[in-house]
Amino acid sequence: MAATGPGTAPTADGRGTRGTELRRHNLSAVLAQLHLVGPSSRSQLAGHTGLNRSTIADLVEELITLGFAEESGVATRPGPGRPSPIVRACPQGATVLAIELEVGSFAAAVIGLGGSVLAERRISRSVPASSAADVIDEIVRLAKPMLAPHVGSLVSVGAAVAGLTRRTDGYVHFAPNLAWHDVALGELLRDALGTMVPAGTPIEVANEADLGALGEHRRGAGRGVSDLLFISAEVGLGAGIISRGLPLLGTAGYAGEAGHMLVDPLGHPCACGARGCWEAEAGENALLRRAGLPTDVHGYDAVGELLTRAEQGEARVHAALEETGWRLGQGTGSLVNLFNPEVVVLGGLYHRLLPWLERPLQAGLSSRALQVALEMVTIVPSELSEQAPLVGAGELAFASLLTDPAGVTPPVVSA
Amino acid sequence: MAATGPGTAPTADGRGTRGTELRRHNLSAVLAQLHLVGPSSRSQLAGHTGLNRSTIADLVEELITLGFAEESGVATRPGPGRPSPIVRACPQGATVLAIELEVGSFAAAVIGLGGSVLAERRISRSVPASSAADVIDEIVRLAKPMLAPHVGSLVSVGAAVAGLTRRTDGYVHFAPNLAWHDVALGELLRDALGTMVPAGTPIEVANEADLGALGEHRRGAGRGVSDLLFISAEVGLGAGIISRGLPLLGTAGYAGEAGHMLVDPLGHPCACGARGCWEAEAGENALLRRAGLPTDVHGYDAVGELLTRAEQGEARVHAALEETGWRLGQGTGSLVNLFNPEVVVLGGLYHRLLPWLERPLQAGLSSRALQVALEMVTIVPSELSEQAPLVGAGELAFASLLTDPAGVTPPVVSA
DNA sequence: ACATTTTCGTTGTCTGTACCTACAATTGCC
DNA sequence: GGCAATTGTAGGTACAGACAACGAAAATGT
Repeated sequence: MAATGPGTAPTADGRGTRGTELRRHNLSAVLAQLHLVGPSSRSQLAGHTGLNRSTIADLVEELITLGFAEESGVATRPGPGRPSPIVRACPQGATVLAIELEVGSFAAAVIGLGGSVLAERRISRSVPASSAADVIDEIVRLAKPMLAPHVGSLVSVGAAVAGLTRRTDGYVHFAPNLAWHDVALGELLRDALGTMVPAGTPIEVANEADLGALGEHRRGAGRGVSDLLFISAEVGLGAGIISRGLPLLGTAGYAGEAGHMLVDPLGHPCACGARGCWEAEAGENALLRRAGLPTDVHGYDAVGELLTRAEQGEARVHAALEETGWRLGQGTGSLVNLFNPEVVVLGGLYHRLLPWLERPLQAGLSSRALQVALEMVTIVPSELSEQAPLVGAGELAFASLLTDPAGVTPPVVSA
Repeated sequence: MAATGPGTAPTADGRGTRGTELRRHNLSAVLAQLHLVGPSSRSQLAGHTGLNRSTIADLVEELITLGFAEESGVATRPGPGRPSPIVRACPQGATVLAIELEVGSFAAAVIGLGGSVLAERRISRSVPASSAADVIDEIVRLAKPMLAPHVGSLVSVGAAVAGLTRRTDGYVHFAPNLAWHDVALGELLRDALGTMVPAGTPIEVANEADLGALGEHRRGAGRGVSDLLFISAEVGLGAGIISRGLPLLGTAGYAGEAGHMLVDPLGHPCACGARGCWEAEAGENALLRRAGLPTDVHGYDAVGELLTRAEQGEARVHAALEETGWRLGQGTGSLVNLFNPEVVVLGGLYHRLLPWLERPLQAGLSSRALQVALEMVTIVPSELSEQAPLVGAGELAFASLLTDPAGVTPPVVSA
């Protein structure tokens, strides 16, 4: 039978490639391995990329010159042979600011090349909604002290936000649970960060679930998996999709709004204006409603209260978890049919509740997913838990550096 | 704001690239343009690929040597300047056999490089189900006389089948409407074609809707669109998805089974065993049922009867079309939320019925799709109509040649 | 303890690929 | 008819990676 090859398309874009692109691509491949896989011997780099030893030597030298890598120590391998020096990403060589704006909490972190978290702060808030300006003020206050030591190496800013976000310019169209409408978050962040970041620093904003998927794909439960689904609820319900190892974005980056697929024409009203959305049947509100808890108090505490009652054996809460898990499984089954993923990662709310949801979820999933697709999918909890979107925001910010290591202005080495 | 670049991932695979890959890629880019865009002047090739004039000259020369292209005539352009010779794909330089196996009809075609249909036959059948062996016998009998004149240039075989198909080896897991279970279609086709095709000819089998999407993307309503959805029903309902210009396959190629997403927990039973699948609410059976027509007679004629009655003004049929269009629109809305496509192409049954479905479809779509996603999507009828899967099968078969023109064994030039 | 084996970095050379420059060819316009 | 614009052609150049040969470093075996 035919080797299906890398896909069923010729070149996707039809553009030609010039010689210097080759260098960029290979430099990218090496830096990506250092960043994602971790410290590697030069021999391992050669093996993984398929490039010649001499080429690897040359590429590594360039990365060291750029300040993105360093050699230290040698690999201890079993068996005979000359040891190969270990190359590692230089965390101080390039850093990014990762930001997360959820309904219940904000977080910011400075992440170094290689994925090391150099600084991090997270704050919860009880007020369910604030103006975008206030939120940005708060997050910038949070970030300021962390940023100061790394301002010389900062290459980019990435932000995860719980709302419909246009990738091209970080415009948040609608974030029902933050009560935001038409917020130019990218611009506002740039203004608020002002001189705290070097002029011209890219600021990338994307949806929370999309970045959760990215985070789990790169550094969590989805490592090495090329087709995965990340399903997460906080107040809203969203999915992030990785296909062929790349995020599924759609035309403008709005893809993955699984929370608003129809699952029940007679279902409950949803914040989006429609009725019977998956979010309205399997999301936090639905769970709290079924459990008889107030639905106007969102977030971590409300779920904590629910968990307490569940552990106390309250029947109504058990039934609510059962029903919600079933609905979650049914919707997941629909998505499994649509995407045929290898792994489904459950994050956010579902990660916390998984012990209670797992059985009905599997039942709902089995009732819906086609046998063949079901057989090859694994449902796993998030490994990064509530950090997933933040990690993803960091990866988003690092993306341009990784695709073109030499193209990004070499950061000023702080004296 | 940051240039989002080609994506948010480093290199997707992390492999390095050697110099000769560059040549393969550029050769592929040129041949792909000749095949998909059509005859082009060398100057146009240079402009489209971004490659240098001298490089294009070299690549074109190689393609001519390989027998895949020819130069003839010159471009007549307005304005001054030396005219540029026209390069065109050589239809006889490489050919494929495209096969389509639907519930109501079979088709086979020999397609030449550039997309010209060199021979084609289609037959309808009334018997709704036959054994796989019988069907394959029939299709091979159909293909034999067409194949003979082109056996020397045949590089691949592609087949579209209305069922759950594993891409890697063309194994049809389940084709409810053909009444097939576990049919190794790829192998059976190879055996049945026997010496009619050169030994070692790749045989690729894929799902009908996936190939419909491919066909429309390459040569139909989705030309130049990088994110599109193809939704089609014959007896079953399926979707084909193109994302970033590439087919969305999932782990094993089962992706796109939109017909079996849940749309109504109280809905009708579906052939897959579940209840309330989109297919069971918006597919052919649902439409016939609502119209009061027998649901055991499938295919072209049943729909013809329905159309006749609709044109005669039968109220029940109108109501059935209204309800089905609404359901179709609702499901499409869910998919628009999930994929954020630029274009949705309606094929198969829906293409025929579109005049009757359009209004309720738009209503259902608007009721469900998020405003931002809705604003940027266009719903269009299939341009290839019932030929879409056949065209897609041809494109599937050409894919490996297009990705590596020099790697495919140069076909024997028949004397 | 020493030779052997294995692995790996280094160096210099070679090949493949695309680009660049200069020039010739062809056309349209004045 | 001359000039400008566009493009093909030919030869030289630049660049990147492969390859082969060599030496270095460590484990293994006697």
